[in-house]
Amino acid sequence: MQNSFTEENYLKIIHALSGREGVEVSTNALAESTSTRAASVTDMLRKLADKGLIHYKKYQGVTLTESGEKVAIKVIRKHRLWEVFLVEKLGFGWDEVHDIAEELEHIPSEVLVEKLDTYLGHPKFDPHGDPIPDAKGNLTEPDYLILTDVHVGEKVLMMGVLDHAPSFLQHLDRSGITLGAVIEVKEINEYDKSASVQINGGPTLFISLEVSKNLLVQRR
Amino acid sequence: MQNSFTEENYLKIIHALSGREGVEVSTNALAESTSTRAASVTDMLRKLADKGLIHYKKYQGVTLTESGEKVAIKVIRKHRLWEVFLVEKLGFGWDEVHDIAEELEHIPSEVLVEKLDTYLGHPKFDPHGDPIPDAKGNLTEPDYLILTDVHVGEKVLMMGVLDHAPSFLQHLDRSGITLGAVIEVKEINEYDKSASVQINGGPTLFISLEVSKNLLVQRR
DNA sequence: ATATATTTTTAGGTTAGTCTAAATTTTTTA
DNA sequence: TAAAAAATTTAGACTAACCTAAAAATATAT
Ligand SMILES: [Mn+2]
Ligand SMILES: [Mn+2]
Ligand SMILES: [Mn+2]
Ligand SMILES: [Mn+2]
Repeated sequence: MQNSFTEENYLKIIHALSGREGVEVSTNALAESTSTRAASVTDMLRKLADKGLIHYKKYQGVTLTESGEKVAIKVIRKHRLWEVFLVEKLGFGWDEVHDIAEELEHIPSEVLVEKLDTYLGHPKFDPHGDPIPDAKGNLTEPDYLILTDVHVGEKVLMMGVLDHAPSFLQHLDRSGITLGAVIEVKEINEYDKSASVQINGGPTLFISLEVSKNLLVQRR
Repeated sequence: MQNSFTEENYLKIIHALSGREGVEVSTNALAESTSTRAASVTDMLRKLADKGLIHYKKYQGVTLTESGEKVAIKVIRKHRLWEVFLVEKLGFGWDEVHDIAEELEHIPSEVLVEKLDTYLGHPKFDPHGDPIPDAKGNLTEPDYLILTDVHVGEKVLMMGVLDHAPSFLQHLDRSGITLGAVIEVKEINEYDKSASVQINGGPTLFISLEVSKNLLVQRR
């Protein structure tokens, strides 16, 4: 039996909220993320449990089964590959592709995904720095730092974002903070944790804690 | 209000069955094409009529309104552009792309379609020789001949197919009959209208009336 | 011009996914 | 540890898109 568009979205969201440790996800958290009501979530959870895609005990929250995890990762693979296509081939900005990929990720053909992957040169990361699962379903989250964990004087590489909102990505564009940029932390203000950073050895700019909290970086 | 996946399919099918002259399409014909029952079609027709997308008088068949026509042509544009993408960029065969395009044609973003079109170099025809509507919604069906209308001794260019079934397209592949091939009619058998044709000045082969009826060609 | 056959519509129901309101369970607080 | 608050589930209902069976309209044949 094929999974519906809606079921795939639930699985993907459970995967995201469950995190690497596979913690239980609450009904309310799912209602929030799916923009539905808790009662609707409960209905869907019963269905996903019946299909063997989630572990569900009433009032106890849910986690993905192995089979649910597999489906979720396939959807994530498609989402991220399509985002690469949209940016690399069609020339979209990284702030424009999420909603379109949200639709494309549900196109069912396996062979399509594999041909797309080949066409794109088997990319390992999407335009936001998120890792792309391989064809076998292996997804390894690199362990990046958040910029707030970086000390004054350190130079790090910009590797990804936590917030994917267009407004945030556009803000980064205007600041010249792109994937791969070298960020040197020049100063951190004790008062509000805002920071002064130098980008690619060029201009120095101030960024708020809000921005720092959403930047994934790596020591070199 | 956005049109649903299902509504778009109805409009596209009404467009196809209605033809260039815009003849009325019957409930049964739509039931056949949509693989649903006549009663379901009636339900949908009432809905499409309420939305102003079709002209509908009970028992009298339907035609598209201008606004319905516009929607149908947009869907056709997307379908055919995606087919070009799948064949030209991803390396699918022309016999493999229809079902995938059937899904991709419902992805909503306007800007996506236009960027895709640009990326593909504004193609005028899809892999089956069908014309691609332009961004303004102009769709001009070239008036090709059917191979059955070609006389012995004439040389014509293969321009398209009427049957889009994978089995038919694969049969053409095996026969070396591709878009743009030169077909010279060497002989027509009176008994069953099967024909002997020469492809690109090379091999001569026999084709049945069934095949001839589905080949669109052009005099040079 | 009837009678018969065909087509189409209506009537009444189903399923997926959603909702609000009420009941129940779990968690937190006093 | 009992009361209050919060989270979750249940009950009952809605819409979109489908279905079968029956009724009504149109087309065809005698
Ligand atoms: Mn995304
Ligand atoms: Mn992404
Ligand atoms: Mn097609
Ligand atoms: Mn085509």
